[in-house]
Amino acid sequence: MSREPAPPAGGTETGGAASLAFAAHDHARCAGGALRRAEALVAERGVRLTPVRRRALEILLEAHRAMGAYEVLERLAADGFGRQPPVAYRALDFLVEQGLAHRIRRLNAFAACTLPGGAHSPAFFICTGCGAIAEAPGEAIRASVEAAAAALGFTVERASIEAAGTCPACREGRA
Amino acid sequence: MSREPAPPAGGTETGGAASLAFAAHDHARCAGGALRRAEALVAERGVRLTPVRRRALEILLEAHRAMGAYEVLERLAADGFGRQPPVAYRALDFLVEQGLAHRIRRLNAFAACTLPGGAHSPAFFICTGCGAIAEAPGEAIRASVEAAAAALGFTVERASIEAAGTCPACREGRA
DNA sequence: TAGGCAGCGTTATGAGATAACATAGTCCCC
DNA sequence: GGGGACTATGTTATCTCATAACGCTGCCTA
Repeated sequence: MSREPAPPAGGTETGGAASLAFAAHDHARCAGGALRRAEALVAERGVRLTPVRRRALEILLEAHRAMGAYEVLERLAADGFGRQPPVAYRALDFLVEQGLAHRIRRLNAFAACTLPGGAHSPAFFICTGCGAIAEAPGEAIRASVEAAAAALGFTVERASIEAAGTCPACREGRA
Repeated sequence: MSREPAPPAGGTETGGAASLAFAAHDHARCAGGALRRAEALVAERGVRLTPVRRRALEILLEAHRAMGAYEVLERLAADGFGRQPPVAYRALDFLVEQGLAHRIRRLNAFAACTLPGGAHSPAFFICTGCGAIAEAPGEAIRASVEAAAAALGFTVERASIEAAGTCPACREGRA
């Protein structure tokens, strides 16, 4: 993976340049909150946050950046779960379906959702300098996508909005 | 590839459900125009539309839909060009750099640009029913992306706007 | 005509994703 | 608590997409 300078493999990463929000914050705390929200959500919906699924979500939350499926798989395998690709893809697909994680197509990667709440239509901002990713509410963007779609008679089900560019830290040479 | 019902391999396709615009039109004519514009453009920029590159563009224009790199490669090989992946990827990368084609990340595919003119920030609408793709001017969407980015202090270089949904024909059961 | 460079071709390999099948847990009804 | 339906996890095998690395050729220019 060429998008960042290869972090020391295997450690728990709760900080670093590649944070999901560009602003500094308490990762452990926001991860814990997200996990609790996830549990409440699945209970409400009657779906199951099984051990692999839960662990996959934890992994994404701990890393706090976009991770490839195989990278998640490695960690799952290290924790005693299966070590074949479908194990990771199934867990990640579940999380994406439930809105607990997002797929970042530009990076062929997945990231835990950082915006609490039910239906939302997030936009992603990917820093090409440091690999950081920010998720922002995309309601306004979504509305403009819908408007363009309407002009074509097209009905939008899902929209991917992903922008590559430079985060504040990198632009100011702080990264 | 599971996204469409496998067209008869090797034919020149100038029609069919998977058109790039949802409205019916004269493919051969719009392809010819695009090719002429491409030639003018590269002349102006001092880059070279070499035989492989030109043929790759023709292939995309003829197919008039999104094509995987390997699919383009097959056609190139059939026309006597190299048969190894880099041949296709290099030609396609050139076309994308020059704005003559676009990469559709959701599909891991490429499509010829259907909107003449220089810098534009297109949005793509992908029908999950029939595989058709429409490219629409995305200036308004781009503006809303920029606005969201500004709130984060993020500078946007490139944005991918890709929406999956249903085209008019499929929604009305005409497809 | 020698050096430099862009472009094309190759081989080999890396990275991402899924189909298909077997086994095991869970729920629910009876 | 037995049996059927369903969900979930694991496997093997394979597929698609993408790129690294290297050599040759042909063109342009000094």
